[in-house]
Amino acid sequence: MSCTHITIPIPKAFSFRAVVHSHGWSDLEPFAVSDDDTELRTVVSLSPNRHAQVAVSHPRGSTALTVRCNTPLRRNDRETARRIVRSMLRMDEPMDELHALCRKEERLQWIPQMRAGRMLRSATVFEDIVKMICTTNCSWSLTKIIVNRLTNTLGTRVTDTVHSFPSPDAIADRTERWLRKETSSGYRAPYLLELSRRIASGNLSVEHLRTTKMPADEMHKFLRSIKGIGHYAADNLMKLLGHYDYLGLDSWIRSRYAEIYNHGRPVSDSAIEKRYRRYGKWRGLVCWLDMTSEWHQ
DNA sequence: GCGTCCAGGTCTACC
DNA sequence: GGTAGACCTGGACGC
Repeated sequence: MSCTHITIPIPKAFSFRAVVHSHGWSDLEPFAVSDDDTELRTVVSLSPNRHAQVAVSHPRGSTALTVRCNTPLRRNDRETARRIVRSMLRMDEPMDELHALCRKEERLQWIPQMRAGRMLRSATVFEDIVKMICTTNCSWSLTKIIVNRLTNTLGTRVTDTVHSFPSPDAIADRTERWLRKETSSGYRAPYLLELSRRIASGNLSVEHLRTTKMPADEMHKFLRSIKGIGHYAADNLMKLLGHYDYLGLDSWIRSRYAEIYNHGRPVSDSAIEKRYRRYGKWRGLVCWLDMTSEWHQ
């Protein structure tokens, strides 16, 4: 099959592997990681009806990422694919300030050493919001089931085995009953439906959130106004939008924190917040990295 | 194989 | 502003 190769120069303090394993997103379709852990695959939308599978890797010793597309791309398409990959891998976000902060503490020194801090996000804000709703109040295995069923039943077929993430229109066209039955999304189905229908009808816009200058508290309030997005989901979506001053505590973080800092005994949210307050606007990201340090080392 | 219980975050109603 | 109860599913467990 003919395909297109694109290269993207990597910024300083960037680790491809650290972004891919920054959180669970690479485990949710259409994301996939190759068996040898060197390639991240997903599907990007070049225009409303045209999709391409991209496979991103960082060849050893190279100063650029390689992006392999499963289809020949025109010049404009190559630029679109490059822009989306840069955005997903957070390649335009400087980490200097965070890394300087972390160098001051022995426990956090691995962060600049591993060039960690960038959190993988989906090709679109819509995809991130849907996936975040699918992480609420359920096990990770159920999250995977819901997202994978949404993708494989409502996404566009890109290869024999790969589908794009569904568009808002594709979800909006279904009924709540269908979503409950076919995706196991349960009571989350009306939330997914309302979000998709509002976007499909033009009554709600979310894609601008990655580039807007909207103040963080206003953006958080905006996210909270979406049905199905509570404190946990809004806090964590903020991280994917480049704002790190919200902790996004969930049962896993509370338990992990208790394990690391309190011999497994429960700790109040306010005590967790107090510990990370000193990291200012980076506190949410420092908290997440501190809790997941074992994933990287 | 079947029934029961549990974990998980958000919404709504109520105080 | 805080709290209780309902929502729904997969998985663990006991029988």
